[in-house]
Amino acid sequence: MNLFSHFRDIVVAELQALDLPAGLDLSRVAVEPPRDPAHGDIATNAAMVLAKPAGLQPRALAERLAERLRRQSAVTAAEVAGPGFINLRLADGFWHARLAEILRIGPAYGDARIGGGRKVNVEYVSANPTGPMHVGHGRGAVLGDALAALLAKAGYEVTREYYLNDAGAQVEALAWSAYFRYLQALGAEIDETSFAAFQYQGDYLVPVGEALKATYGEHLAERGADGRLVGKPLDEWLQPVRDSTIAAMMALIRADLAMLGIEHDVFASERAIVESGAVDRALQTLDAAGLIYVGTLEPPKGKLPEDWEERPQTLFRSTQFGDDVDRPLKKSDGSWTYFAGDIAYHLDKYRRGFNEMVDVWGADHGGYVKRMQAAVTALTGGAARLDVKLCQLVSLFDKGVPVRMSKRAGTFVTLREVVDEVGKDVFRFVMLTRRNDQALDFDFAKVVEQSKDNPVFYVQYAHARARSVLRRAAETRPAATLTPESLASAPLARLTDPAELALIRHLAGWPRLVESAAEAHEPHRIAFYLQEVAALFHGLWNKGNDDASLRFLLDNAPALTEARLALVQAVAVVVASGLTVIGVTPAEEM
RNA sequence: GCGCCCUUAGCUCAGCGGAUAGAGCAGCCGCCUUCUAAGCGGCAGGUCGCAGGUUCGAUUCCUGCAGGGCGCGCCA
Repeated sequence: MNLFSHFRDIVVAELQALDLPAGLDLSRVAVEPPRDPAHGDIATNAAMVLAKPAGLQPRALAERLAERLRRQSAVTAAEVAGPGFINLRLADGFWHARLAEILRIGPAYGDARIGGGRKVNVEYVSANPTGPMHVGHGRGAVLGDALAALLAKAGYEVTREYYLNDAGAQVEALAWSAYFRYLQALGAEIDETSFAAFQYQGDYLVPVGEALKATYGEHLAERGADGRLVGKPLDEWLQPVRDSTIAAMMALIRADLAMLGIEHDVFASERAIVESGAVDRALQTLDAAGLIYVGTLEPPKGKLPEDWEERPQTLFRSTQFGDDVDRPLKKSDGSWTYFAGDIAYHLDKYRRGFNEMVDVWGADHGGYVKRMQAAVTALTGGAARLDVKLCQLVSLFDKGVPVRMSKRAGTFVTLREVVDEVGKDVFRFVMLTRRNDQALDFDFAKVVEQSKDNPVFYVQYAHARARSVLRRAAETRPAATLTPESLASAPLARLTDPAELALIRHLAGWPRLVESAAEAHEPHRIAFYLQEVAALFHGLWNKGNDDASLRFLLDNAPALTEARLALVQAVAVVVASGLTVIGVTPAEEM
């Protein structure tokens, strides 16, 4: 249970019993942990928020409410403080009951219902299928995947989706590059400088060329009058080359994602959407609403593009929905812009039942957010909401020295190389040690360091230590006494040390953390929370070094030991639960 | 020129409209015959970029300004 919403219900009920003026807005009544733990276990601002509309003095109202709250059995003290806060202290027994709850519920502890089973679509990665993924893609992949798991834990029905950009000029350029590799594989005398369309020069297309040769032999090429192999006209090879190249690239990308433990439910094809006529239909909807017109845009002020010329374009009135300028839907050759396809795609998501959508993009797409949100609002009449999470840049370092990234110089660092080097767990955790909209420095040397400087190892170590105690306990006691059910009925009232109770309080905050992180779409909060839990646990552990009576395993005190094992087990449960949400494997030993 | 993001301790960063703003690192002082010292305790360190506004209350919301990053009509 989220104990804060539990007590909020109690506070609201007591307020209603106070015969205050009718029609008071209670929505701003908050029940939260006090910022300073010395103030108590739970604080509410109810009196301060309601005093004015109720025509009362905040502290007077607080006293009346506090008087009623003191009668709650779990409440040992209700003090009015500062401008009108009410600070509640809860009985140790209440916390012991939370501990038992954690053990009974196990890994599902923290599961919330705020999602109410509503469908939410999280679209992430969506990297162009033109080559291996880089580190920036990896950040978005981890964020999206962790957010999806978090929303699922919070009670949403989550679909993890990848928008496959398999239409447009880039994949055609990709096909040309693959075709070049194909001709090379056939032994054609052809060099890169004479092949202007050879844009994607990475080695990863060499096997694609080989595969095309194996499948098609020389059928996609022809021999000139002199018997030498040359290319055929575009329309005689484009489709098969493009399709098999995209398939090969997606296999590559999916393999990279699999390394990170990421698997999408749906791969939506841009080409399929365009070819199905969905774009025309979506734009007809907008047109019917008078949101499409042909007009001319002002040139950007300040820095005028070299080849600027005024020309009329088909535009979407995104300015009616908060965008800065109206946005083009058609290219000059009459084909749709990427934006037009994306409009149809988001309408498609809405039609599939998603009123809540999250897109995870790189920061370089920041200028695209307003128009996409404008389109979603326009298409759905405001029924659907699109949240866009922008991931700022990841900069690679090694021992503090920047790792230069240059495709041309061949020092392009792929996601695969990084994950091979540091491992899935380290990569995923580190990607969540910053808010998504904060730039992130990733230092190879630092993230594999095994010290408290490295939050991944710090948290893993806490879990491993907890498991180690439980293993040790299993050597001397019957297995039946160590099951979660058995530990839940241990004499938990024996846990009275302030450090033990502080740890239980923090563990009991997990359900609230899940809810607030899910509401804010901020999975990084889990990584920070786990560090706090780990710190409290390591601290408690070391108190046992200073004072042997505080150790978890005591030869002469079986009842107390049992209670402490329950606490250790709860730490393992919550840490494992949190790590699982962010996709990091809890370590059994280190 | 315009838009978006960022600005919190020497450094790297958390911080949900709430009270005396928190971690880690670096610095200083301590803790290992015994559950993992890959750890822990303590000390010191702040005009929350600047200026206004809203509010009982602003690091948090709004406006303006400054500095940094990203982007800016037929690329995706």
